[in-house]
Amino acid sequence: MKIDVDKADRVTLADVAEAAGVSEITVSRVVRGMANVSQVTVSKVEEAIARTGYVRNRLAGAMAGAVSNQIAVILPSLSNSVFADVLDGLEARLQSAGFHSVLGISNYDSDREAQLIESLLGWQPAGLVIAPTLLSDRSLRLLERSRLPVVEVMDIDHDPADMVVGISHRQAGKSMAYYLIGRGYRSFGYVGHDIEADHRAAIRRDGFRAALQENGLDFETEARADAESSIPLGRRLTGQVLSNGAPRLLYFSNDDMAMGGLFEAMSRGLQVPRDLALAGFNGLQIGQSAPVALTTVESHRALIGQRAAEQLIRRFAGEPTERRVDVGFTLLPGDSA
Amino acid sequence: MKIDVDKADRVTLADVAEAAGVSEITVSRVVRGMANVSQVTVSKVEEAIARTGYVRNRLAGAMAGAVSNQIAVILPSLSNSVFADVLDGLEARLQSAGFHSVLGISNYDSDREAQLIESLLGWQPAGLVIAPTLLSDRSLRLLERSRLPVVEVMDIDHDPADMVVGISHRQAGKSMAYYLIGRGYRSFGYVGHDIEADHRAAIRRDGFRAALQENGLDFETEARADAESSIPLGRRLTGQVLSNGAPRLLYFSNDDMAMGGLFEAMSRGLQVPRDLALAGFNGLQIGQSAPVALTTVESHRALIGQRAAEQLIRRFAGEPTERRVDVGFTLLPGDSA
DNA sequence: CAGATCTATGACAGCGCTGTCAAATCGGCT
DNA sequence: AGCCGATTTGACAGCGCTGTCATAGATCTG
Repeated sequence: MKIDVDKADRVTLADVAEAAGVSEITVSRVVRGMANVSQVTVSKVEEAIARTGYVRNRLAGAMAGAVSNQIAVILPSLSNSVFADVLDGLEARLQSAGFHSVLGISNYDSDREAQLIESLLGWQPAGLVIAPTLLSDRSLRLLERSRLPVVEVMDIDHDPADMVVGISHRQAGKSMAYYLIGRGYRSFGYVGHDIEADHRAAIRRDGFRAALQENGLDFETEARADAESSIPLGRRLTGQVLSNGAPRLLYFSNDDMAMGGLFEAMSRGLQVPRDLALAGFNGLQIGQSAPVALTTVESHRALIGQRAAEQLIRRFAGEPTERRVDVGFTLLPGDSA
Repeated sequence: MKIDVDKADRVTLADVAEAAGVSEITVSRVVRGMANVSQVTVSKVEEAIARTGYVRNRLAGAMAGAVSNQIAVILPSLSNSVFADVLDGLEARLQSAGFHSVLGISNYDSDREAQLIESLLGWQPAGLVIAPTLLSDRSLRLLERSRLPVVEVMDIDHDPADMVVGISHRQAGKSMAYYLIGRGYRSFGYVGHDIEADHRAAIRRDGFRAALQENGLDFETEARADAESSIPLGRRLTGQVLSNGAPRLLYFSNDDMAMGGLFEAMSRGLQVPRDLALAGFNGLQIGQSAPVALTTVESHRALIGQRAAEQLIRRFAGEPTERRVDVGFTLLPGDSA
């Protein structure tokens, strides 16, 4: 004879059904809010649910054929607020449509990324959103096999496996360069973080540089480090550049780095943009509220998350989706260049 | 006769078992890395897995009695980098122990929070981490019934349902006040965001004020708004305060707000701390890299996440856990006060 | 070398739910 | 009164996996 210690008080559909004097399937229908149940029955069941303290077991539900409402989300990092913003926008939309995200952080490591994909796929999510570091062939095959809707987010400069939502980082880089050249700047330097890992930063830099070269110009100096972007790093590298006779304008890999640059300039008593001009990328709040508003490109990160969620939701509803959604960027002129 | 269009190529344990010429349970053992399988069999099975492209179905696994490796995580917001940091630390530890987090964002809304708890509980997670806004009775009952390990994070100024990891925000407020009084300040003002929603900010303020009162002092002015904390808000409110003859030192509800204050002061050409002194809370990188380093309290957010994860992992391993983990805070003197 | 002890493998039931299809009930209408 | 379609309810099987217990070899012991 067995004693089910644990099971003793785990309330199941069957318990509720018994308490309400109806069948399991009827309770199931009530729980799922299906239409074809009479009002009387609904209230009987709801009462029974309240009385027994039943909590729906979605595991069993998802297994029994209904779809999961989980969305796998894979991001390279969260300490960079950029991805937190995307996640925020994504969550907001997903949540209001009744979905949850299951999170994985790859730390810009493509092996980790592959592992995460496989592991998260094991939860049979309804869809997947990924800000890819580098999708391996194996990962791509897994994704394809899974037949899941997949939204790649952030940059749309490549061909997606399924759908992609973001902006063209190449264009973002170019636009900034055109703008600055239009403002009369002719002497440029680049200050960046680890753009091996963060390939989107590399694409922006390449775009910026391409625009310079179209005008017979190029970076006069480049300062880079193999570390994640941060304000202190921006400060340090800017300090280095300044010691060697800086160019007129510094293009930073992103706003964090640029804020570091701005702070370094201020600390040295330099006037921005008179003595040194700065440009960043992302349109972070911090840059816009600084004493000298940062010249940058707003990347609409939360919007990217929202649009990604919408694509998924639309796909689930059987509505048509777009292969490539360009949310567009906005050049924020600011006062730093 | 039925045609299973979808199922046709969904690979299951049974498929792998057949391909490898062993039983399902043996494959299951290999997949789970259990010890009691011979080397020969393991390699046969691994080969079959690779050949068939099998992906483990954790839904079914979790259902069949093995525990889930999902941890439900409920946070009030992600746009505030503080919670992103906690999540980052949490994820890092959880991931390395083979867990995933399922995320819910409550937006500081306690009804939303209750809904999320119930909904996430439906996935039968192995544990739950929550930065509570306000746990309703119903939620508490649900949590208790679930018998899940629950870690509340952020502030340890209350009695937890199960475990709590964080710091005493009351002490953090008091410590800052003592420090500033020790530095000779006697004239104080408070600048804060919506502390109805963010009760931890309210606790810090109360602690600060209590310390002032112990010394026969109090806030001379208070500026508050019913909005989430942000740099622009800090700037705006500081501007208001400055127009009315400011106190010697402004205590801000957090570093975002304080950075706004710092920027406003700089814009007005004020010398910090000579003309106006500022103190914040959190120890954000931005404040530490600013031209005038912010006087603040480092709240070790990522560490809170890590410790929370550790408590859970320990609980799963049957090791003893602490009801209350105080990760402690660090006063960062800075140059702004 | 019989019996005891491990080790490796498998059969079977069941986790809690939902899809499918069938049955029962209820009016409405001729 | 009798029949039809619509509405409401239920029986049953099975999703893919793992816990439990049983079995077949392999190894050891005196």
